This record gives sequence, C-alpha cells and structure tokens, in this order.
Amino acid sequence: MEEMSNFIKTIMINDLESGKVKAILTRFPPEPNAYLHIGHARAIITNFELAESFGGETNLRFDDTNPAKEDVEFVEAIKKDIEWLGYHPAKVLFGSDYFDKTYELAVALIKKGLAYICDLTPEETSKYRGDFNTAGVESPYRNRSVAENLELFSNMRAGKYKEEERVLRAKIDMASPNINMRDPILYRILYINHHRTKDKWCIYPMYDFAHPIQDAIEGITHSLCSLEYENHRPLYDWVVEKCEMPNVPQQIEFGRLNITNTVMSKRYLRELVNNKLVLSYDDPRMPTLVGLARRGYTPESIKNFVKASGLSRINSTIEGEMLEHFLREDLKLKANRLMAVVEPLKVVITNYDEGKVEYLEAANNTENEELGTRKIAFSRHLYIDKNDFVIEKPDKRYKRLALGLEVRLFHAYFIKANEVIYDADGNIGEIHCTYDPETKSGSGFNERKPNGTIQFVEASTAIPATFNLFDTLVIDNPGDNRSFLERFNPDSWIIKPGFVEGVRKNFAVLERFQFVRDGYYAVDKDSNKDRLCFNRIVSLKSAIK
RNA sequence: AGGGCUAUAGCCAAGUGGUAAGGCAACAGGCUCUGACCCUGUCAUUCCGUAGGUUCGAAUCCUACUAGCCCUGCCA
Repeated sequence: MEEMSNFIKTIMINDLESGKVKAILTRFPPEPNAYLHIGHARAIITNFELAESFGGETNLRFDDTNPAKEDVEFVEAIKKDIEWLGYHPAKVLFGSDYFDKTYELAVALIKKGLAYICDLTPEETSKYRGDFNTAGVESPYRNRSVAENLELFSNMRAGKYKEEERVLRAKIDMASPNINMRDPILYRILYINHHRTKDKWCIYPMYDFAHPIQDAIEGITHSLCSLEYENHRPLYDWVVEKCEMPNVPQQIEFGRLNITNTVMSKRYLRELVNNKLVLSYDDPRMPTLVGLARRGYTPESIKNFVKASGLSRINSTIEGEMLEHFLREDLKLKANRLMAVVEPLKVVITNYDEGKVEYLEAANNTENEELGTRKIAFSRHLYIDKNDFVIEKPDKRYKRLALGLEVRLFHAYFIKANEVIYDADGNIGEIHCTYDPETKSGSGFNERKPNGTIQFVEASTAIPATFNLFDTLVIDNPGDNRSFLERFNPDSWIIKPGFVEGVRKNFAVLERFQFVRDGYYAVDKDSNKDRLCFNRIVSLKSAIK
C-alpha cells in the first residue's frame, strides 16, 4: 500500500540523484470555484505523499486568476477539506499574490518582442486561429512596435479599454500543430471585483501564463496536473524559458480518478445542488469530500483507497466496491459495533418475567478489546430483523431463526422460536420464543450449537434510528438519453426507520446509517466523529440485492 | 483530418531485454457468540490492443496497423 504513483516517483528519484533538484516541492492548485470531490483527493494525496516521501513539502495555492468564477466560500471549504484529510501545506498561497510580478513579466516579454497587444474581437481571434487542419493566420496587430505595445498594455491596465477590446498575446507560432501555441492569450480585460485583490486589477492573466510563473516563483520542482494539460506543456515550458525564471519546474501529467456510478463533474454537482435534488454539497449522496465525510468515510479510508489504486497516465474509473473495501478495513478495528434492527420484528420471550430488564456485558468491538465494553438491555420484549426469521428453514445453509430452531442473540442468550402470531392482515406480527438462561453470553455454554447468531435490540430501551439504505453515489445510466438531471433519482436514497440498541453512554443519537455492502456503520448525527456498528450482515446483503 | 497521449485479467495496477507483483471483485472450502472479520485455495499456462520483425531470449527494442482519450474558451 505504500507504493504509489511509480512513474512520478521515478522521475523525482532521478532528478534528486542527478542533482537537478535539491529537494522536492509540489503544490496543489485548486481553483476556488467548487467543493473538492474524491477525484481531487487523488491530486491532493499524490502531491502531499510524494513530496513527503522524499522529505519535501507541498504548497496549497489557489489558482484565482478568473474572478468571474471564484469565491471565498470555496477557499475556506477547500482549506477545511485538506485539513480533514490530514495534510498541512507548507504555505497557503494565492495566484493573485503574484499579480504584480506576473504583470512585470508580461512587460518584460513585450520588451523582448515576445508579446503584443491584439485588437481582434474574440470571434476574429478564433477565426484567425485556424483549426486542426488549417494553420492560423497572423493577427494584423502582431508586429506593433515594442513602444506601442508597452503603451497599450499600460492603458489596458489603467482601464482605458472595454472588456474584449484588446488582449495581450504571446508571439509564438500561428502555424503550430499545437493550437495552444498559436499566439495564446496572456492577459484579458475583466472589470470584475476579485475576491482578494478587489478592484486593483482590471486585467487578469490566463492560466497558461500565470501557472508556470507561480510554480517557478515558489520553486516548485514538480508540477503535477491532469492529462488534459498535456497539450499545454510546450506553452508552460515556453513561459518559464522566455520569462527567464531562475527556477525551472517540470510539469508532469497523470490520469484523473473516477468512481463507477458516480458523477464527478463540477457542472453536474452544481446542478444537483442548484436544482435542490440534493440538500447541499455535503449531502451524503454527493461524491464531495464533505459528502463522503457525512456518509462516514474516514480520511484514512480515502487515503488508503487512493494510494492502493495507483496512478498512471490513464484516466481510471475504479469500481465503488474498492472504495468501500478500504472504509470497511479502516473501520474494522476502530468502530464500536453496536446492534441495530433495520426492519423490526417483535419477539416476545414467553419465559422471561414481564417488566424485568437485565443488563448484559457486550464488547464494543469483538476484535479490539481496547474499545471496552458496554451494557446492553435484555427483557421479555425484543426486536430482531425481519430478514432474520423465516417460518421454515429453507436449506442447511440457512443460519438464522426459524420456527422450532434455536439461535444465539448476539451478546445474550439462545432463543427458540415456538410460535408465530399473525396480525390482522395475515402478516407475521410477532414471534413467541423461549430463552435458555444457561446459554448466557460469556458463560462458556457449549452443550449445543445454535443455528447461527443474530442481532437484536431490547424494545423499551431501543432508540429509533433512520437508516439510509441506498445512499450510494449519484446514479448515472450511460445508455439513457435523458438529461443528467432527469436520470438522477433522489428516491434511490431509501430511508427506513428502525432501532439501535439504546444503552450506551458516550454517544448521541445516531441518525445516519450507511450501508456498505456486507456491513453498515452509523455516523453520529451531531459530531460526525463516532462511527459505530459494523455488524448486521445477512439482512443487508439481501436488502441490497 | 493535423498534433499530443494511452493500450497488461471484470476494475485499478506493478513490470523498461531474462521468462507476467499486488489490491478490489468473483468462485470454492475452513473457522466463527455477527453467513462479517479471519484463514486456505482458484482466478492472464508461452501470455501483456493486433500483425510482423530484431534477439539465445521481448509485455519490455523496431515497423505497420487498430482502438480510446485530449486539443480550434478573452475557463482552469
């Protein structure tokens, strides 16, 4: 599990050994325009873990060069998410911190004759750019004098032109097969209040110009980004070279991470929230980090998942089962395992005194003694799960309760089902059982084997709970022609009322239950910290299928 | 169509000339006061997109082909 992102690691090792770099410095550069999701986790974890493995560091730098889309709400949320994952950026920076320097470098480029002010309209610019099969046509403004460019650029900054009236362009090659090199725009005019620099600027650098400069200024050694920036690397390198940055960062691309049956795009997530199909960005159905946290995912489980799933130059779609596996694994020894009943079925212990309640000792986690024990109630009136009872044992593999059979109630006694009481509709209403005092949990009773072990809760002390049954990630049916919003089915989030055992001291009422394939766990509704239960197996398996 | 990139099992993914790691999923069995967990076994038998070639020897080198992804925002 410690081995990850080998191809990048190899590059770093080589650079360190050859003396090209002295220490590794990476950065995570989100644009503060959305909440982070599990896909971003790959970038965060890769950057931090890789740097750390070489004793290096990682900066958090907000890429805020487009004030039209960005907001402080997101920078705060992103900071929290990174903290939640357990990472500590060496520095927290903003692209806008470098606006002065970026401007200076643009001026320097103009002086070198490597950049010019272009008066073409956006439409004309696009037309002049050509296409995949046609070389671009040089802008008529391409050969303005340095002096004129300098004056025009200064005027741009001073707010003498309207938006879209002029831009600063790099003078590279209009015939390049890489369209990014056909005199890319470096600066555009935007009369928008920036969330940090307010109205100081009315011109803003484009990503392609700002990003390499920011990396170089900070001394970033390896600038990791996703595959779609491959075509931008020549431009990235051009900027670093022509701006004569003393520090030369290296851009390395890697594939994005997707999860099956999950929608990850910012646009769709935003639509879900804006159309109120989910409660908010931290709705448990969302693949955002805050959503996953609310569903009970631990930072460790996400980190282990990302590390184990590796990294390559391929956009991967990993099965959701793998994410769940790492959650189960992480929770296995950490979580207190309480008992719960999703679909309650009344059980009356006919040979137990009415009104008496006894308390039995139960391990909070049978695999981890350190989590201690708790007292659980037992009385004449109990609930078990409907799925744990059938009239007649269907086959030898059936390990639950049936009429005439005996099972162990986990942490308590053997009970034997003697009679089924039907309700007015003819459905199974309750079961009358007898218990055997000699089989008390921990007594070492060994004279006969029960037909399995099931969970229960004591009726008078049980706490009503809400179970979210299918609150998986957002559903996406690829073959369906309807719009994404129409395909999203909020009802896939099935909520069932049930009970959780009610005797415990240190936990608030549990409200949200997340089913993870063969087990489930609950999240404390207030603190979001305590994760409980990892027990009930059978009924959930059948419920999910 | 021009350019760039990628192709290893159902899903991820190691491997860079020496005879296909690992994880998830799946299947079979064992154990069990949770049918979970745990344990055991099976899961690419000349095979690494296809076809050729070089070599004593290739997934790894060469050639050709095929498929997929990205690129014509004053987004990032």
